[in-house]
Amino acid sequence: MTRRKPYHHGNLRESLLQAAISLIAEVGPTAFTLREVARRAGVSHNAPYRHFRDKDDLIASVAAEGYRELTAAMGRAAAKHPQAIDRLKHAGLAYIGFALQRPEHFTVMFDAPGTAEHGESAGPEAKQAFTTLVELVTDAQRSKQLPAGDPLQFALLAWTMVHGIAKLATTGRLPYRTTPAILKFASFVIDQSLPVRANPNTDN
Amino acid sequence: MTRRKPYHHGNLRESLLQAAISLIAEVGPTAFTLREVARRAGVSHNAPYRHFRDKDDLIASVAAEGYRELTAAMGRAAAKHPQAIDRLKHAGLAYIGFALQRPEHFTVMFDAPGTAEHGESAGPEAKQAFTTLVELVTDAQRSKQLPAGDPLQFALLAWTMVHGIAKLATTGRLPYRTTPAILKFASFVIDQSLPVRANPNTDN
DNA sequence: ACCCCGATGTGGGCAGTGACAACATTCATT
DNA sequence: AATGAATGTTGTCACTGCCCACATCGGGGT
Repeated sequence: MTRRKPYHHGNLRESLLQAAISLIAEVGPTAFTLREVARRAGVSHNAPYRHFRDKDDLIASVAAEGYRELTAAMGRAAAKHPQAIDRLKHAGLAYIGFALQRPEHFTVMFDAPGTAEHGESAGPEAKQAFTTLVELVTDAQRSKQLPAGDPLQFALLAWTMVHGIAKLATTGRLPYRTTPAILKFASFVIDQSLPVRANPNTDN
Repeated sequence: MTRRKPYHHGNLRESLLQAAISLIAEVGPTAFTLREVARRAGVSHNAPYRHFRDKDDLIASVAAEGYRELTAAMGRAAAKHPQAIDRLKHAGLAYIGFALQRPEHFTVMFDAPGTAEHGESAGPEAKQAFTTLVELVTDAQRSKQLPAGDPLQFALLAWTMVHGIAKLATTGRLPYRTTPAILKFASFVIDQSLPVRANPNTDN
């Protein structure tokens, strides 16, 4: 017989993260409650403190998980295309796709109280995601598919662009309701803003 | 002699909004507390309920105030330029400028729990701000300074762009620290994305 | 085999919160 | 002057985040 109530949960940390995500999905990141998370994981209201310093630490962990997934998603999308400029573009689309598929993570990553905010303390996961983006930009520049110039600036341009779309989309402010519709709009925006090289180099 | 403790505050609603804004500025929109707001306004913890249905209603009012200011700021910026395309561009810069000067309002307008979120219930103030933007776009199209096409789509393009910059800037994720530096970057982004009309019409 | 100690989970408690209800004070209208 | 709607106050409740002391478990050294 399985012990009905094993004193030790066995995998509480993961269960808590899982419960936190579904709770956020239901009530939003602000109405989100640490005690309710514990309840859903079937433990006492104090058990979470054995795995997370406090409430902010829990959500920060959710955010970190999100950054890791985001980085992976962008990498996967980029890997599907040979042309550097396409790799960049589709990484951007993957950014938006991630926001749409994991809105709880996305919200927490950029609007949570414990998450970065003031200063650059965004944690290594966040930096990693941004680094991925910068590399895609420099690659595109190297292959002359993007004009020369400060790669950081272009990376920021790309980032602000997809972030704006993702943010407005996940908060339901865009007049498009389905993921494909939003991605189509995103494509339009990206193509529109991609420097359509006034001097289309012939050496590519 | 001035009555030391007038039972009626006289202008509580305004004072509460004011107190709310400075509280948000100090502790952020999540740590923000209704009772503390009441304390700062010098009234009991229940007085606010005579002016706002609940906590969310208070922050929604702050957001509405923000939208009104935003609309005004964009209008002022546009008014300074004769060329439609410049009017659009500077309205965009004003959007970002507003976010930088009134970060509390801006945060609350787009990240608050009561604020729109699901659905289009963003309130008339929000719609008004967006309408202003759409008008600037159609004007630019009429004067051939922007290619023809769905004005809504171009308006959304412009919006997502400046919103992305504003959002990342106000959460301290851009490597620029001063307002001028951020606006300069914004200018770069806007110019970069503005369709540099492949066929520069001569009839303007 | 034993014990013991660190890791993990529990129950109780505290100050602070949002919201409700009843009560007090004020002001404008008649 | 009186009265009723606005406005502000005190009291209360369930709930929250986090602290404390205590209970239970499990693995390593003797």
